[in-house]
Amino acid sequence: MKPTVHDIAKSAGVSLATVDRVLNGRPGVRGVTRARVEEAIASLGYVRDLAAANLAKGRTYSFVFILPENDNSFMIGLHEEVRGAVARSSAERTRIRIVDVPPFDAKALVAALENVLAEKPAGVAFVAIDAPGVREAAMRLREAGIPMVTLVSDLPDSSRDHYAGIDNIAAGRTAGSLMGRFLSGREATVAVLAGSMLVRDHRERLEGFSAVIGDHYSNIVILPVLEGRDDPVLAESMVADTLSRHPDIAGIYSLGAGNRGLIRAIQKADIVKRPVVIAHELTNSTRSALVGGVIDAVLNQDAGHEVRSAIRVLTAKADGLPVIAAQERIRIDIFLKDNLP
Amino acid sequence: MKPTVHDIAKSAGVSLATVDRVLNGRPGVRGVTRARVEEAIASLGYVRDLAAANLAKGRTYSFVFILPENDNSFMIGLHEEVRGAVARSSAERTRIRIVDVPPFDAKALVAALENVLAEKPAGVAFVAIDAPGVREAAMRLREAGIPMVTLVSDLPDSSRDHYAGIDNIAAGRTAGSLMGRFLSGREATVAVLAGSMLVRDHRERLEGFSAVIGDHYSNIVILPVLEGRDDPVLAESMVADTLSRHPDIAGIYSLGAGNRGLIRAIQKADIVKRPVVIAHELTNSTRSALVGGVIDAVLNQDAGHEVRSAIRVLTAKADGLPVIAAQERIRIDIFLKDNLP
DNA sequence: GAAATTCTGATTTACGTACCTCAAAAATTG
DNA sequence: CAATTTTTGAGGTACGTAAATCAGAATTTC
Repeated sequence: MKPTVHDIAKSAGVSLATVDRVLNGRPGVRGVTRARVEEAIASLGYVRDLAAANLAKGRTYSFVFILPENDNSFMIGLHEEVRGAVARSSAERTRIRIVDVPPFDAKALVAALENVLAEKPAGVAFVAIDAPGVREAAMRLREAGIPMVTLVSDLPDSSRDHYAGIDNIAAGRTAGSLMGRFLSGREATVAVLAGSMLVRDHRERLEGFSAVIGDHYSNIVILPVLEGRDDPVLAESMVADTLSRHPDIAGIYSLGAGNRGLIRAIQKADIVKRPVVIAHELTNSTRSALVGGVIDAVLNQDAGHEVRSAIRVLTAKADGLPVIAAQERIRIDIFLKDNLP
Repeated sequence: MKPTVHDIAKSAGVSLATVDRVLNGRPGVRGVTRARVEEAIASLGYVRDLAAANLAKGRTYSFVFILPENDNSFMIGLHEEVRGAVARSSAERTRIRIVDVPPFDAKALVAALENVLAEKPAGVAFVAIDAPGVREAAMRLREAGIPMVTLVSDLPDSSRDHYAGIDNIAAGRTAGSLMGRFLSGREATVAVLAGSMLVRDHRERLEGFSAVIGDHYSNIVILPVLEGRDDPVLAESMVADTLSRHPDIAGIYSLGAGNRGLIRAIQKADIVKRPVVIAHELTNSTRSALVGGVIDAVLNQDAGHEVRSAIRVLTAKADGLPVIAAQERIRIDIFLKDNLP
């Protein structure tokens, strides 16, 4: 039978109240007594029953998720996942509130963080923007003792407790390797379509991609990056234009959103041989393009996993518990049409 | 504030006892009264506090994991993950017992299942062997109302509640696609190294691999399958032999275990151009071969995820709760050296 | 050695649910 | 309408922990 506080009290020869004082770090216990209790805890292998403890505390964790109200499929999917978690939250002693902020707007994010600070939740998750103001706001949350997790986009060297997202440099390298292998040896020109080089994720993906191509695939020439602002219409025209001017393009790496435009441009283009296309994020459009043979590989981060992981980590931090590192590592998924979920 | 049973009793104008009878399906409630209580439950949005309920029931879930005492890295890793879960289990009101059985031995598995049946645990997870006796034993467990999850290897068309593992046909197809792409168009001979064609997983992987190669890569010829019994020593000699007899081999698909032998054979072989190698399961040896360039891609199933998923599903089934399907789907991970965890 | 201070014990209530008993009320049956 | 059965109410105890009060004991201080 699992030992309880009563067993510890008996074993240590003290009262329940003293055990409670030791367990919860309350004052009023002599060093020797505290040691005796701790000894009993260790020897009996006592572990606090968290469910009972939370029940007694009447505790409900209130978490805030700050999400950009972006209209690309990935962010919409992320919203969806958080809403799913909200729906389940009542069964899990958690209360999750979603705060929407305008995308790519550091000031708005800082304001949202300040608001959150005022309401003192048990934890905050947010899609970071890499700006000094945001870092400072994060520092203030940290000082207030509020656990913080960055979601999808990180805030490196900051006071966040955890990052629930992928390593974007590694993702870019993976794309580079796949592109190199798929083009195997032939002289080739490759185009890169990004959202904006101002966004850290996109910069990092390009960095990884370029590094691998430069180091291992000298047969490949990368054209200047196209910045499509994650906008399908703009992306379509830019890709169409590039394809008409470089009919020899053998590969396209789309490292941002707006893939609907990319797909349309390729389908409409008057080209002999389809280029190898590698894109990010598994959405309805990239999925059907993958199945239809327009896209060759999709790199993906599992938004559902990211959201659930963020909640698990925040809960653990709020309880001062350890996390299972392997469970919280967000994979860079590679999807071919054969291993689609 | 979250509504409790008391709120429901008040709202429905009945006593706590009646609410309890309705909630737990106990007899002695008139239809109209039952309806009134259910109405109150729905309108207040009551959800039973599972933590409190389990506390009151004094419930601890006891699960049994039946694992083959195989000595390949994957199975050792699986054992490890289950032991990790055992270590955490005291904090989660679960008690997990591991039962070891000889590998590839249907009779031993059946005996183990019978033993388990006798002790009536709250759930069972086992690495299935596709044999009629096993299916019948599973049926008896089902009739006893014991939730069942197959782990890593499935028992299709059986009475299991859930399969925590990958789709091996899809995995084979994925390997086939990668092989086809990596060899891009050239005439090529490819060898396949399996453990045993008697094992369902291996048959399915080969089936998927062959199908893709046959349908899309007519330039590739697949040599007769080498059955290395998942034994590094045997695998090494078989691969070495094949490499010396077919110096033109352009690719090797290793769909079973025993990759240490494969790697050694390739490293020692006197060949001009390294073949493209695709293997299964990320272990220490496949990982370093991937980094070292001996293996080009590793398909992996995350054993930790499988174990945690099995436990979540068993717990949910024991409570009669729904599972989050997306969370319990085991991915076919593709690892290149660039996206290694 | 008395007074003040610090520790410790005993006991109680609470959290939300499960499960039990016993009595009272209501409905059904003859 | 009486007897019987079914339904309902009231109340309690338990699960393991948190948190509080208050009295008594031990220790320290003067």
